[in-house]
Amino acid sequence: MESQFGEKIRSLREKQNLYLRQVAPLLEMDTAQLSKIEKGLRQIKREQIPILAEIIKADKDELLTLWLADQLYEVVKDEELANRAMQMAGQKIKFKKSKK
Amino acid sequence: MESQFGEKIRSLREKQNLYLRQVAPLLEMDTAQLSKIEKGLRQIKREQIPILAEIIKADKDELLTLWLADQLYEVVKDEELANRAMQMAGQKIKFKKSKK
DNA sequence: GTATATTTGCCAATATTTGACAAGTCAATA
DNA sequence: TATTGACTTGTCAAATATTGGCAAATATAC
Repeated sequence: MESQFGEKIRSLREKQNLYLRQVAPLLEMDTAQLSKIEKGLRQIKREQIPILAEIIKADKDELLTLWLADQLYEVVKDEELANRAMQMAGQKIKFKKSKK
Repeated sequence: MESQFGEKIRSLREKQNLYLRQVAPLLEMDTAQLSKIEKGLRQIKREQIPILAEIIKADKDELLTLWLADQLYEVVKDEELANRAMQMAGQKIKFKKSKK
């Protein structure tokens, strides 16, 4: 459960029978980088996600959600108070949305 | 609701009748920095939180939770999918805890 | 006006992340 | 067991982002 995003895009890429070497150039990176992204050792740029989604025929929103969740997890993964903090952040978002 | 952490520490500092100039040196920073932290324009270092808590007589865990929540919020504040991502991250944490 | 507290803007210093490349492993197979 | 192709890993300079420190600006009280 290191990087759900990475696992997902790898499995979809494989399902499409695509090699790193085929996908990486479309994202303007080398295979090493994409490999690291799939393993959660590097971050893909937010704006690359929709591009990637199209290539591997993923649902754009699902990928983005996974990516965001990974980012969130990163912030609190070693924190005792992770749950309380998540709750509180959730409230903040709700409140913000209610204002629009 | 910019920075709950900042608002909290400011209000507690004022409740203790302390000036920035008194508190900042105890955290080894200048008043300008602490001012920015209170306004959410800068991040305090995680390891400074317990020190600050003692100075302004705050609950250490409460401050830390606020600080983490601010960090989490920062990640998803402009995201449509913020809620879904939060949910998913919450699950990840639960899962992780269940493994220990 | 002065004095004190806080804020703001700037930019050099520091820290973090990324990009690029080379060398490495691994698996299949000739 | 040598070769090939796919992927992985390590390193390090370059690009980005964040912070620290100072000076000037603003605000508030007297």
